[in-house]
Amino acid sequence: MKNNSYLFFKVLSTELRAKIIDLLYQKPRTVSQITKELQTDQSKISHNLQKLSLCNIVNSKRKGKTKIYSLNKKTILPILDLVNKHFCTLCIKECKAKEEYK
Amino acid sequence: MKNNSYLFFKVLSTELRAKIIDLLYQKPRTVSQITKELQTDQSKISHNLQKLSLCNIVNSKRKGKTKIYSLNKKTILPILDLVNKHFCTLCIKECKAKEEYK
DNA sequence: ACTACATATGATATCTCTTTCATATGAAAA
DNA sequence: TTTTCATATGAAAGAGATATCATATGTAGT
Repeated sequence: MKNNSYLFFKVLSTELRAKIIDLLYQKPRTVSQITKELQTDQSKISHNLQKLSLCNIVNSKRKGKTKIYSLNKKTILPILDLVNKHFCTLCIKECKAKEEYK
Repeated sequence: MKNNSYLFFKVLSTELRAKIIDLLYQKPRTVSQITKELQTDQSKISHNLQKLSLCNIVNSKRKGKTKIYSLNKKTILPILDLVNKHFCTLCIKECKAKEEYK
């Protein structure tokens, strides 16, 4: 695995950030929109957006008082597609099954 | 992001497991071979192999006293290729740069 | 310049994952 | 069937990440 790509995976590895990515996949949103839709608090969202941002998974631009975050689709979509369409259905089913069985 | 695919990323998200994957990418290996090559202890390797195994990232078969682990290439290679060849070089460079700058 | 709203940031508490240590299980050989 | 080597596993310790809370910064309107 190339040098530090595990860092990239780490950023993709929490439920909250997955949910944020899902929202931004639909359309760009402001911090407060995301906060409201995920029914959590603003600071948490900002912290997590920053991590996504550091790995270029999301982009942002100011618009007045707000800041609009969008998914860097060119970067992230191929990998999500691959994971979602191909092995992951199978793979995670297994995962879950085994975990539940535990 | 599909249901629980973030769990899959989580398993790929540590340096040690990345190193294990690298070794198994070259060729299948026993637990003690991996342990020796990574100069760490056996229990740690076993624990981590188990996680990789739960997500079908690696397979294993007994051979006498030993157990040979191999990379489930069909499952994992496409995603690694994608990450390594395309955006990740760029992406992680950025990551690192920003982290170091901090 | 002051106020209000939106977002970011730093410090610490909390939580989760990984490592460690001791021990158990499994397999082969004597 | 006992001994030895290889691997697995459970519990507790340790490390690392995330959430929370308080506060700072940024922007616009007045």
